[in-house]
Amino acid sequence: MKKQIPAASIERLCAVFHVLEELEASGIDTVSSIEIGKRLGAASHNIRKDISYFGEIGNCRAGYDVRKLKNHLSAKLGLNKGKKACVVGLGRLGTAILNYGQLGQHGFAIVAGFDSNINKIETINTEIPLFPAHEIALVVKRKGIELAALTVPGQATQETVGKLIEGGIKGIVNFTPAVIKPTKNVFVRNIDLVGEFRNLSALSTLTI
Amino acid sequence: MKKQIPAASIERLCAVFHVLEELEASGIDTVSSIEIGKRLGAASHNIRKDISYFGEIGNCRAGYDVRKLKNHLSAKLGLNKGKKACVVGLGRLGTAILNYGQLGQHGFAIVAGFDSNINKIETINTEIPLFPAHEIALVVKRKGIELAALTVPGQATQETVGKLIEGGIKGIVNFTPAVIKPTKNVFVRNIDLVGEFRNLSALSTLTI
DNA sequence: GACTAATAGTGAATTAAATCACAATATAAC
DNA sequence: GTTATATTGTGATTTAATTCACTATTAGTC
Repeated sequence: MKKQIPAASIERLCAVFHVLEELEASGIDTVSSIEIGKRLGAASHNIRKDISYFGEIGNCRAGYDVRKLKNHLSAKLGLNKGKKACVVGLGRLGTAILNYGQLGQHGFAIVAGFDSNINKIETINTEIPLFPAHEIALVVKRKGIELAALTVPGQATQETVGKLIEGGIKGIVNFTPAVIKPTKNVFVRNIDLVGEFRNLSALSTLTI
Repeated sequence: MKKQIPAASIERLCAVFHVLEELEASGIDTVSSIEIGKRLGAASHNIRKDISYFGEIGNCRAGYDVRKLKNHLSAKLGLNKGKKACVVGLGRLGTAILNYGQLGQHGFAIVAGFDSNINKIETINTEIPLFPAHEIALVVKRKGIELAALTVPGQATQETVGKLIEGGIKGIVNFTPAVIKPTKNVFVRNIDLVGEFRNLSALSTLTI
């Protein structure tokens, strides 16, 4: 069996990738693990070890070649080919995500929006094709959509997730307060705004 | 020195608190660590150990009294008294958060919004008082705002964080792609939408 | 009131992650 | 070419987190 890369490392490597994009954009050619660590708030050992899970790529004296490392990581992490995404639930947050240009610019093309309210589908002004919620499975399958941002009201979460899975979704960014448990083939990132505030509140309370 | 509670436990305990709220709302009086674990996708041992960091509170045969445990956690985690919050950056995402009722309903009253564009401050239709960005430190201090949601463009992040810290902010939920490093007195939760998509993408790529 | 079953709490063991320390190596300077 | 130096890659170590295994306790039952 292949050596398993720690989940924490995968998370950091995605952040490293982001740093490399910035470095490339500002015309910097090489970078050391120390510099990456500084920008990420992580230890340089950590960065080196993470990168080394994918084999040797650095240069012992000059550090890493920004473009080379970026391509290397992007291939290994599957970030080199674009992925199609959709937004489910077109409330304020949903429409904000629908129109968030950064996603498209980084290879995550939003190719569909869904809402159970037909009225919304007809009135929201966007280039992105919108569909009623009952067509989720159909459209996801037909368009080959792999990722979804879920911004429906809490009580609609379970049912909606079912439809997405039926359509063959690979990953869900869940903004509802309901916890979605990852299944074997579907990965989930739960982002609960209230939960984030609670966390900060708890951290600051516990360290007084 | 007080026994340090692991950060992972604090995070889980905030989620437990959320589960307890739901249980209370649906009129359930008692709950076992097994049931909480199921709802959270965590192991029951884990839940028990987390809760026990704050002392004994459960009942060996009947599990936990929902209301009692909720009050217990809320006191320990500092969730019992409301905290004031603000939104910095009133783009689509910012205004969505500004109007996200759940925060207020859970004790995080949004008492101010900020944007560097005066035009926006005058045209956005909301009950919440809005201020120009140069007044951040002043208003945060005057109103006693403890938490902030940061939704400014990436390049404005550092400067804005400086103003928030100057005002005495305690915690920041950072939605910009820029990484904010936590300092001694200011806690940070970084939420990068593109990063979340990347993560899902990487996870699904690495497990094929 | 004794018995049974369920469940909390917790020290010990295990596993995973982060950190350290240093050998290996490539570049640049001279 | 040789030397000095910065930096990677990694085995070993330490630390943190999770899981296990068991005891103690309590509520309900007969």
